[in-house]
Parts: sequence; C-alpha cells; structure tokens
Amino acid sequence: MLSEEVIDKITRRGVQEIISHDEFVRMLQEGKPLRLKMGFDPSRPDIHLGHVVGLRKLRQLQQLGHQVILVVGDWTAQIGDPSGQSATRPVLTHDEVVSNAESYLRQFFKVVDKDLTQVVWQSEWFGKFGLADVIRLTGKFTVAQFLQRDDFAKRFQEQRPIAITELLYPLLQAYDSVEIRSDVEFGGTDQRFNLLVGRELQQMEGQRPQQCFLMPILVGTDGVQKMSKSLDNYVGVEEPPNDMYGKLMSLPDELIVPYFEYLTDAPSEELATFSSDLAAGSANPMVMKKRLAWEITAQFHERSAADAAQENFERVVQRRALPEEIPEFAEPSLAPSFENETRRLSNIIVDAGLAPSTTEAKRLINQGAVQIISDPSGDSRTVDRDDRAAGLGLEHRTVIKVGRRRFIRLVSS
RNA sequence: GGAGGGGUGGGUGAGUGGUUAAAGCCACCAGGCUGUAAACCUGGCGUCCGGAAGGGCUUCGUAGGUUCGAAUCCUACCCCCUCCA
Repeated sequence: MLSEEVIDKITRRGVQEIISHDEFVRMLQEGKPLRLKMGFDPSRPDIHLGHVVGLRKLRQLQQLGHQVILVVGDWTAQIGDPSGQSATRPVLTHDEVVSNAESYLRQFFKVVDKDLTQVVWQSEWFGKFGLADVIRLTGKFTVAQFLQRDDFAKRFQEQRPIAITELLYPLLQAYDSVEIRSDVEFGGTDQRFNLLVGRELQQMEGQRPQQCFLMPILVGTDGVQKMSKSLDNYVGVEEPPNDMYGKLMSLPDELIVPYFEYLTDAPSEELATFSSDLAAGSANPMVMKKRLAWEITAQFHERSAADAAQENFERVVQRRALPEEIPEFAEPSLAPSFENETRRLSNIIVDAGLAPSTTEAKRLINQGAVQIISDPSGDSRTVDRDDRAAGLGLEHRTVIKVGRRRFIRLVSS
C-alpha cells in the first residue's frame, strides 16, 4: 500500500490531468507492474526540458516497479502530414527514422530507466496490416465522435480542410495501445483526444481501458510561450553544462517555482516556502535561481560539471572575468610568413566564429562590444576601430572578447 | 467550371514608377542600468570594400519585358486565399 504522500507526488505534481484519477490510483494500489505507454514521433528527435516533465513522471513510476513501453511512431512518421499545414511533420525515410530514434533514445534514457523500458516499433504490427484491418478499425468509429476533438470541430465549422488520413492518426495511435496492452498512456494536453480514443478502442477489444496521463505545458525561457525548439526558448537535455546553466539563469523570476516543481525533487513544503519568500521579497531570486540552475544541470551532467558551470557563470557573467578555458583560434596574420595586408579584426572575428558576417563584426566593434585582452598582463581595452592585427597590437595569446560571453584566444600558427 | 483577392526582409505589415536596402510593430543583437529576471534608456538589425567619409553588389513568389529609372507598369508561369457552382 502506497502512502498518501507518494500518491500525491505522483498524481499532483507536474500533472495537468489524469483520466481518471481514481482509477489510476486504484491501479497503483493493486501493486502489479503497470505498462506505461509513451509514444514518440521520430520527426522530432530532440528532447528538451518541456518533455522532461513527463519523462520524470515515467521515471517516478519506474521506481515503483512499473514498466515503460516506448512506441516509436515509425509508421505514422512515414505518412507525414497530409494536411500540409504543419511543416514540422515531414515525410521521413526509413534511414532518417532510424537515426532519429537512435538519438531520441540516447536522450530519453538520460531520464528514464533503460532497464525498465521496452522499445517497440509501430511497424512491428502495422507492417502486416491489410486493408481489411483498416476497414475493421475505422468501422468502429463515427465522424461525430471525431468532431468532438477541438481542432477538427473548429476546422469543420470554418470549412477548412480535414484530410481523411488525419482522422487515421488517432486510430493508429489508439491501436498501438491495444497492441501493447497499455495500462496508462502519457501525453501532452494536446493529446487528450487521441489518448481517449485509445481508451475506447481497448474497451471494444475487451481490454481494460488505459488511464490517460496528461502533462502540463512547460513555459519556455522567454517566459511567454511554450517551450519549443522552433521558438528557440528551450533548454535541450544534451546541452553542455555552461549553456544549460546559463539559459536557466536567464529565466524570468515567475518561472523559478514552476521549474522547481516540475523539474526537480525539491520537497513540496520547500516549494511553498520559495513562493512565499519570493512574494515577500525576503529571498533573493537570483540565489534561488542559481540553485535551480545547478540542480537541473546536475541531473543531466556530473555534479562536478554543475559546480563548474556555476563557477563559470559567477566568473564570466557576474564578475565579467575571463573563463578558465578559452577556445583557441590560429590566426594566420600572426604568422611570420603572412603577407596579406588587408586582413582586419572583423575578418578575424568572423573566421573565429564570433560573428556571422564582417558587417555584423564591424557593427559590434562600432558599438564598443569588442575588447582585446593582452595575455600575460590581462590588460583589456575596448576596440574602437576595425583595424588590422598589427595596428591593434594583436599577438600570440591575445584574447578577443565579443559581447558579454564570446571569447577566442589567438595563437600564431 | 466561374468570379475576385493576394504572394514584401526571422514574424507581422506599410509601400503602387525615382527622395526605398524598403515605414511601423514584434523578435533579435550590442551598450547602459542590473540579479545574463522584469521594466526602462541608447544604438543597431542584407552583404562586400573602406579607419572613416563614402562607395559597390544583391533583395520585395519565378522568368522575361517596358523605362533614363521598377517592390511599384506589362507578359507568362508557380503558389495561396475568398465567394459562386
């Protein structure tokens, strides 16, 4: 018998809705290992913190002995998006699916326990699906049922196109649940309809209907829109520690508590304290955010790497000092044999990857964003003109700093 | 099948022969303030040459054409949308 506390943690925190909550709790109390279904669209192989909210849920349930079944949507991915409305759903070749799946799994298992996960491919069953099977499957549902789904209803009303194949997606996804005998399916709130179809289909097939676990949408680092790669407001699970830590430090204050809630194991009582302290102004949000950034970074990297990221942040961002490690760039004009007179600082900045074009590099120089730091002395000065290397006194081991945190160390060969 | 409307820079959206590398807004970048938060202030935001002043080149769905000069006019083509059937 699980304690109230455990149940509560699993069913409340980082959860939008469970259909149905009570049934789910009963299942948990039965003590038998549950089959937890998670689908994966191989056209989107990158996992960011927005996905991690749900993955952590899977992990928590694994710790209670339950089994994750990851369904690779290779079949649906190869159909693509028939409505053509979403550029995010291109038709994939088999090779692309395989390589995306590989990269997805690598990231997936950063959070989810590999030993308690079974990976299955849709093609295992849809590969031998025939027209008769399709008709049998579609015959179980009516258009009216599908019009319950918000976006279908809306488009129907507005007389915008709804492709027949679009109606098939929920059916295929539902059939997955039957095939793997899912007990609980996980998905974002936008998956609600699809998960419910799975429930119905299972019932028709004489199975115990799955519970639907709907995850909340995580707001991205911009504090406004949902986290997504295309909006560039995301933190990817494979990002280097410094980037991860840095991005988290740029979060708006309002997200500190939600991120603690969804993405860390900080106890609920502590969350309450955080909220009240922030509201009362008795805690420094920056200090709190540092802890958040550290804890999340430490989940995906070694603790020592999180420590290092924090030190790097304090050194580079807060004290505006040089980082410990500065990438080197072999600058040809520093070599004795160099003859091309026209090479200027802006060219170096571009070639070293600190700016995308020389025009941009010049802009940065003109705006006082570029500094050169002599090596042994550490003396720094702001560059005010796009001069040649010699004119600026650039030499072996000189550091060029662009903006707040882009650095390169010049070397002569 | 018929009628009409439209495709402009990352997004939105002005511009209907020269003063338009193309308004405004958003996003973004740099600087200031600061806690790499918010808010606010300043500058910038195609690209290449030039220390700069300045000067090239390329850009408004695609390809041609008219003109001293076109995002703006003409022709063809591609794509999107609305209404009728």
